[in-house]
Amino acid sequence: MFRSHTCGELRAGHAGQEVLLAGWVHRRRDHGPLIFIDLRDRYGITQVVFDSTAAPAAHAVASDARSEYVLQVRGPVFERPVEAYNPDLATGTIEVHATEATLLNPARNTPLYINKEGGEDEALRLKYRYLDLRRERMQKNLILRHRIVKFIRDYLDREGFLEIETPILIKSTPEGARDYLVPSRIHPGEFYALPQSPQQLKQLLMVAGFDRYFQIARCFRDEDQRADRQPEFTQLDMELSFVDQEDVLDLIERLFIALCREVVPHKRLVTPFPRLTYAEALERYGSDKPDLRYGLELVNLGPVVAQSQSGLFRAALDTGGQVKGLRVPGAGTYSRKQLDELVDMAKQAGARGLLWAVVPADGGDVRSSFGKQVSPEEMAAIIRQMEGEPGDLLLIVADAPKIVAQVLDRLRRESGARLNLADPNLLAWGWVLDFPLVEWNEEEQRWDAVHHPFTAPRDEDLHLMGTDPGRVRARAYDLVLNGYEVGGGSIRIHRRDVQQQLFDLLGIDRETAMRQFGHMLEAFEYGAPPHGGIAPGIDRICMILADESTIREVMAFPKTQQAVDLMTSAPSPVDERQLRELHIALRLE
RNA sequence: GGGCCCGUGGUGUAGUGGCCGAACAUGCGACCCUGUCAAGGUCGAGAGCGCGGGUUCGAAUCCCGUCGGGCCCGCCA
Repeated sequence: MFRSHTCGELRAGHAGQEVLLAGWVHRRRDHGPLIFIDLRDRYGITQVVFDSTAAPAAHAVASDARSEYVLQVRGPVFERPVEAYNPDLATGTIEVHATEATLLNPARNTPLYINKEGGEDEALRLKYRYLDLRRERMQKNLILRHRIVKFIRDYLDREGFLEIETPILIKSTPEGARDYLVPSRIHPGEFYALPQSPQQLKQLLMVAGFDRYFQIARCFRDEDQRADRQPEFTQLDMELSFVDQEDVLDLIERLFIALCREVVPHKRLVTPFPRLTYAEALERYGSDKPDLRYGLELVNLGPVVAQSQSGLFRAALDTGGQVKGLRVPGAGTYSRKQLDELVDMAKQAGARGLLWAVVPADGGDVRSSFGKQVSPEEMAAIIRQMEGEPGDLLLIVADAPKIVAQVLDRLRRESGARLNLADPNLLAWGWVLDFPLVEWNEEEQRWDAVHHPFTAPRDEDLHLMGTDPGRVRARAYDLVLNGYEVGGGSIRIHRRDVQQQLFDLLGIDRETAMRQFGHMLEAFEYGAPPHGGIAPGIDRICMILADESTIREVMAFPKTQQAVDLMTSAPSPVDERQLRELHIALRLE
């Protein structure tokens, strides 16, 4: 037996028992003849006392011990005198008086402090990830992640779902993100792809009759990284048969409400989850993943400036553009520099310019960037429309709708951050519904699927497929949380004729469709049930629940922005022999 | 592909043209110390400033290039 207890479980009630502990030296306080060692494992920390008179051999081991040495200690548990309680430790009312101590393994000086949250270069943390993972922050995050996944598994099991694994080596499809490819040794010149998601496979499971499926599924996308994007990530992949959109939304909402109440009871939830249409989300927030923790809604100034002669607005209005504004309460005190930052930000987001005005106290002059270019009546009307209060900063953008949304979304998030409006203990889940089915791709001069080519259009919009495809709404839905997209899904097409209509629209000819999706199309001819699903992103949800700002903090071994594993140095060159077996010749430019 | 930020003993920082063959804290080594919990005290070792070039009488500091890390745009059906 290596240990009788963990370092986190001893309490005053254990006093008098002899225990055997094993763990890492978290901290050592050496008083000469008396040494205290905080022994740590993932369950907690226990203070062990080494007395040179009472147990000279054990004391000698403690004397030589250093941070992160691995020790085994035997001795009786003593309740501490009340004045020596340590309220910061769960085990703070007791200590173990070592009678024997064994050095299980020494440790070199660690390049990271385990007992201190470091501000060190993240590259160092990633290179020595196994040390970084010893720290409290990462232990907490990975334990939280375990609890989240465990809760989901248990919940869905109770709801009658089956967890079914799907292959990692699958067929490449050129649609969507860039695939990670795996060369075939047995089939020279041919490749598998790693799944971007198990989309097609889960739909085929529906055809197979597994009407409630889920999987904690690893997904791979060879695209550039972000704080919330890694080359491999985990989705809660789900699919259900004989359901409509409402069934999926209801299930997910119940699941995540129950999950949050269980694993992050200190956080508040808004229930039921607010629902926005895609059009409404863009209208009110300029984003299809708005942070719903605060208001700061965009105001349409179209009606107010419709008749304006000012060139500021005319150029946009006469070319189908919009004029919209954002009221930032109390930001009228911003310095010139702070305003310039906002203007720069707007330009970065694609705006030609940003108009701003400060609402004056009654009777005062309006301080603004465009006062000379509009009449006093127009300025007053704008302030009225935006419900500006004295001291507010009004930000206005006149441009194409897409630019207006993009810019004001950026400014809204920046303002929300500056004004500290986003309560970190509020979980603002929400649904964004009725996405367009397809989107015009200007470069390629064709219609692209917004979600994916198996997403069902809304029945009442079917008649527009031939005439005005851009207005066809999809039976698709996104789950958002605190400004992040944390899941997306749809009701799928299960009718062959509708599928064909969509392929025609997307410009996928029959031969191409058969080559790429033949297995799907054929499967749909053998009695495919109506079905739909969703795929919440586990990493992002864990990140938000753990109060982290990158998903790397909730992954054990993440990669850098360049998709490199700094610990193992992957990717790396391989032997010529391996390449030959795979029939691969390198062509390095 | 592009924009912005960062890179100084093991670790975190200071130093932004000569005061620097580099300072502070922590960690490390030695010694002292029987109630600490970021223990305390004394002494000591440890970097030539990511790398390469250039400007200058003189470069950690300025310039160019390059490598690594981060944030963002593009990309992510």
